[in-house]
Amino acid sequence: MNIYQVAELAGVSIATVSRVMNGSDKVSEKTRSRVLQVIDEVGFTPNVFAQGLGLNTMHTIGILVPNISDIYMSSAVAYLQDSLAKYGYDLLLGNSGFEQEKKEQQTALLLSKHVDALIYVGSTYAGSGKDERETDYIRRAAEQVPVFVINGGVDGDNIYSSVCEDEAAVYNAAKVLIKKGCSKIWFLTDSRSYSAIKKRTGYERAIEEAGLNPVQLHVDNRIHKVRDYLLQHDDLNFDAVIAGSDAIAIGVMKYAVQKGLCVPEDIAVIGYNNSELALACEPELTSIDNHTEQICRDTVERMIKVFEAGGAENNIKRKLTVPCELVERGSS
Amino acid sequence: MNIYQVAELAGVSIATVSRVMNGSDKVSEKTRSRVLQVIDEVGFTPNVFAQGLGLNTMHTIGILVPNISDIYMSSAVAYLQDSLAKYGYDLLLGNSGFEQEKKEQQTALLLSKHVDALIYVGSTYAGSGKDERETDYIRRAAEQVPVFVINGGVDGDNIYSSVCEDEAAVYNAAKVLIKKGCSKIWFLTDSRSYSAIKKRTGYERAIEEAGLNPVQLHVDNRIHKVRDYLLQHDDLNFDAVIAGSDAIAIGVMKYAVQKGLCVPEDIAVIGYNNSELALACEPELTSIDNHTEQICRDTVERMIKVFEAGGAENNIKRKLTVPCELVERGSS
DNA sequence: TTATAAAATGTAAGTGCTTACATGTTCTGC
DNA sequence: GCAGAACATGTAAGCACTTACATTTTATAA
Repeated sequence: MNIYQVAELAGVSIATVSRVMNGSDKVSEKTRSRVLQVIDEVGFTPNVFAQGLGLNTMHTIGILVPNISDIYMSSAVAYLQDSLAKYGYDLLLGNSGFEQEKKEQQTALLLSKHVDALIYVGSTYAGSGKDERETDYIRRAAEQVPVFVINGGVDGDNIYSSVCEDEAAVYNAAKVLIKKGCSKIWFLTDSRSYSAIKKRTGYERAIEEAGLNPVQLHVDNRIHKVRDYLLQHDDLNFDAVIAGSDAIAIGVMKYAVQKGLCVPEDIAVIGYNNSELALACEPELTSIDNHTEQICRDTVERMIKVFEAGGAENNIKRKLTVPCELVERGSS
Repeated sequence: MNIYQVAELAGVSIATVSRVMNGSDKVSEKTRSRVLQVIDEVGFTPNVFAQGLGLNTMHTIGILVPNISDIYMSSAVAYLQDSLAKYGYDLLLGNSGFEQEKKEQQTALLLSKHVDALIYVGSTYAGSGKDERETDYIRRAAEQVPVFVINGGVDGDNIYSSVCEDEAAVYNAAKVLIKKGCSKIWFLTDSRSYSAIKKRTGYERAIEEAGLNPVQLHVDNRIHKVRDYLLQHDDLNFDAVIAGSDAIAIGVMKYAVQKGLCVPEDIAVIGYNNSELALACEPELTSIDNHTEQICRDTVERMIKVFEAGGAENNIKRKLTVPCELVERGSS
């Protein structure tokens, strides 16, 4: 069933059918209803490829995440999907991993499918001047479609980013620990993403302001890996840990259990993302909530605005900042 | 840049360029390399919409999950994405929720984008004869493209399903608990999915064989919701719980903590899916691993075979069964 | 060489839409 | 009753490919 057959049945030209489908106002009420009835009767759906050929869009948004199975990323995808569905957009999903090459490749793949926009969740970025070329592929993509970055440190023309205030969040978290009397507060993270760097900065600032000694450890993001890593080192000497994720934080708690240490008495622990994991352990985990849902919804809202504005010239905010919130529970 | 310009530059017709791109063997080596060189030089990518119009495919697979943010679903998506990427397929993602209407709607949306196949992860199904019409929309979809169902109970022409042996798994888990001396083993689940029904059947069989009394509770799938639900009831009387998910199981453990009961001494707990959550709690959770990764990879392998066979007539297995495994930890 | 088969390449007809522009129809005011 | 405006509809040219079929080129054998 194609537009020609519908036109035939309705006794009009294909242009008229097309106009009816696209809600053009230049159709008489009589004709419109007749066409709609035929469309309904025969169950006609326009061919997206033909539409795409003409319009160069398929109402699809490309999304690239490093790891969908990560609880934080997957909930971001869920929120994005949900919001976009309301506007009739579908999601084309790329799971990029953390390798540069794969990211570029997946980006090309999504672009080749003529997505209307690209969303990067937590794109890595080595930060100030370190190796900005790493994200060049994103800027190149932005020449073709608007790019939205969630918790990533990329900017440029046609790039819109939404970040949470990781630095302030960790700074405050460290302050809280200091106030509680902790003096050997370590920072554990698994990635060198833009977020991780901001977290680290906040951590260092708080620690140094208090005249303490900052210690950072780079670990895996899986509970048992963290525990085992810590168990293998006997030079550990912390009374508090701020972790880059809830899984890492729980890894620390597992270490404490093995060592016969008590949380929070001997070691205070603060996680990140406030995911379901934070509720699974005992005591429950104090965690920094970075308001993923809000960030995702804001991103979609802005995207729609960008579409409506059409083109890269607009006065829509390039960078949106969302505060984080320390959700205190038993672990600190 | 389009095929005409490439043809022009290479001094051949567009048909030849097309042949080169599609790896047709009817091109001389000389011509092929010349064309490839031009394609490479100018960075030509064929327009997927134009290709789609001719071929009626865009090398895209539609996937429908009830809830991507669920740790089990998201890891399934990750595995599927990973496997499919190897064959050059992209994933068009629908987050259907659990409502019938939304599922049908999302299915239609994906079909309208001419996906090459549909994957349903954990599609609900009320089971033997109860209301088979609920899944009619899946059978209708299967008239258009091959449909792959993971842990769902749908079958029909052009539908390929992969299920894990939930029934046997729960049966065995219950047996283990019985052997350990538990006599008041309850079963808690959150959904009436096909899997849930199989689990229940296994549970009932084991309990009844042992001459015990089966008790089932229908709960939410979130840790605190489960805990609160249990706390509100004071007629609880179990010494073991088999849960339909790890989150539910941990909810039970949270309840135990509140009540001052010990796990596993007072209450033995077994979860499902063997997710990261199972490692987060203390004691760690005994959980049934349903080998999601293997199921996903098998599904993709079969899909490729179906594509190669072309058409619904083939002797590729319609139903694949994967055993589950009880991973025993401290909670039981 | 030349007839003939085989291989390589080109031509042109789809594929199903959108939309600028052309044409036809209805309404308005005099 | 009619010019001219306003509105409705149709015509046809893209959009960028694939591929059956036609044609040309090259190889093969007598």
